[in-house]
Amino acid sequence: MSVHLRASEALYLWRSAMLAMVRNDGPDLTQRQLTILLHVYLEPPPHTVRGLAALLGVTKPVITRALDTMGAMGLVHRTRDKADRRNVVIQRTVEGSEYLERLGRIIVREGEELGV
Amino acid sequence: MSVHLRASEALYLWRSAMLAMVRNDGPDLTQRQLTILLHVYLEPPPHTVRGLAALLGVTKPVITRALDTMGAMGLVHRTRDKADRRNVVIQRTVEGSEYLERLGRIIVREGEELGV
DNA sequence: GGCAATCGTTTCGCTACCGTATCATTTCGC
DNA sequence: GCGAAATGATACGGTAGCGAAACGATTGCC
Repeated sequence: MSVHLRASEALYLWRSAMLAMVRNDGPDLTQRQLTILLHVYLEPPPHTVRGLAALLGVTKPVITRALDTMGAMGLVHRTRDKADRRNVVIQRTVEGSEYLERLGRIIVREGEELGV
Repeated sequence: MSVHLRASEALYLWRSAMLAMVRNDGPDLTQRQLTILLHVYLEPPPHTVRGLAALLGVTKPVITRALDTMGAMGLVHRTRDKADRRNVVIQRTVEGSEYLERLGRIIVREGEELGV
């Protein structure tokens, strides 16, 4: 991957991709929710509530609420850790994968249209 | 600018930049607000409420509210159009420019750290 | 076995967003 | 001039987000 991404170009790419996301009719995630989703799918498990809270620099209820919302959307799945039943393990779903694949394609497409 | 951005790489870049934005203490804009801000600063004026509403595919109150919020943050400024006093023209501010410059630097930096 | 620590959730009061419907102001058509 | 159209703002009821605090459930420590 060879990218010489300058700030102005980065902003154009960002705007185009965000505009495509906003115009899209899919789920309307907050920035925090999307960040959590991306992290869960891109980084190897296990993912816990406290880990995500520390990573994002937010309180635990923020993560719980985000998982509630995204769980209802089918984008993530929660399970109790069998080894330590205090923990909750966040797991991926097929729908979540599809959502992020769509997002990836949007970014790539908008990048190409910018001649990026 | 030479970028061969593949979907997985795009998602990694997106996650890193969004994580940096979430962890940052600055203003916490919604996706729609950020899209509006980027558009106003990247595209030549004039920008109107109805134009932005049509662009984003949302209703006018959404734009009005977003401008209320971002106006209070000092990121944009509203003025009545002297030619047609029904229109409101959205204008840039120094603070808005600085905010987006910071965002651009974040994206570039995270891109570089990914070897992009 | 019993108490403190850990983990995720829930509750509380609050703020901000949403779409629909409506409003005041201004301009246009005739 | 005067009614219709256009523009942005506001009101309304509802939903969902926030941080702080408190809460059950579970585990670790001695």
